[in-house]
Amino acid sequence: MSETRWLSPDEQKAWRAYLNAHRLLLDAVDAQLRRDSGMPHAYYEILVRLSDTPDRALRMSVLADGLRVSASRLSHAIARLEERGWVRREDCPTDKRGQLAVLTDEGFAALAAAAPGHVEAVRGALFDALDPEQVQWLGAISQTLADHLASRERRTG
Amino acid sequence: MSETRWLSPDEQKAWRAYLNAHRLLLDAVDAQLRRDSGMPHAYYEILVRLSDTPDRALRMSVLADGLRVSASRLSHAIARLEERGWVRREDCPTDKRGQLAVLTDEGFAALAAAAPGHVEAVRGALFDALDPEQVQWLGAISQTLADHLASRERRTG
DNA sequence: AGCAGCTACTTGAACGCTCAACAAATCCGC
DNA sequence: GCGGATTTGTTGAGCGTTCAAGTAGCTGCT
Repeated sequence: MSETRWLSPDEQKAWRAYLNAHRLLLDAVDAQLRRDSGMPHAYYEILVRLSDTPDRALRMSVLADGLRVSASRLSHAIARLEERGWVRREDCPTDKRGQLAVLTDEGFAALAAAAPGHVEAVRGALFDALDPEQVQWLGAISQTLADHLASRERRTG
Repeated sequence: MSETRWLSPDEQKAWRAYLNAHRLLLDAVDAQLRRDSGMPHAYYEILVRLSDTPDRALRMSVLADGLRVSASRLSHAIARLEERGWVRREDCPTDKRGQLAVLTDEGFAALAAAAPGHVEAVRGALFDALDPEQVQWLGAISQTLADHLASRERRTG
């Protein structure tokens, strides 16, 4: 049992500021989407991924990996999106276990309608507050972090 | 109706990386606390705030403000913490509408037991991946952002 | 003093996420 | 190919958050 390596005052301050900033940011973005487009941010992200794909279809597992989201969460989410007619499931032709999530025209239209407001919200909440150098650093730090955490996750299962 | 100011490629990349990093980080921290201490991160934060206060008691509204959390969310959370015996409610002596959330000895003990594992998790997930310069920038950016978003929230209600 | 409007907090329903358990198909070693 | 381990995806229960509505107490205006 080794001694705990407590956070230094600077680290504590950074961590607290991070938690505050991120809660406010994500809440603001999520609230805007819910209010103006009736969908949580998580669903918006799913629609974006699908719309960015050539045939607007992805396997559940690929989608889950790309969004860093659990299979269960995605499955529930796709079920909701299906109820709204924004996504439809299809059997995967090459693997009978697999399912494809396919963006419908209605889903694409919903995304197109939501996008401008969402982008404005992100800009207003995040990019308007930061200068280009800060954006640069935020991007680099996030990428470092995402890589670190993803590799860690693979190691520990 | 003005033209949407879409995100530049750099901004898009930063935003995506940010979302990935943030989700992985918070999920990792939350999962560790749930697994090892049976509490979600949100509850841990409440206990920390209370334990940092001279008499381990705060008014609901002060606590909610400090944690950037809605009154409703806090009220439900305190109800759960009360069931576990970690927090107790008291009437506010100066304002009959008010309630104090008071950290019990059991709550303090639960926090003390959870802290080392949590700190290790934060260190392993975040600070081990970043060099001191990055930590510096992350802290500064987060602070800028938190101030920006908090002032925005006050303006718009 | 009285009353309108605000603040502080709670409640319940709807919804999304987590976790564990499950079914089905594929993979891999023999 | 046979059979166990792994992969893929779903399901349901339990929990936390949100949102809208509601209660109670305070504040300020007249």
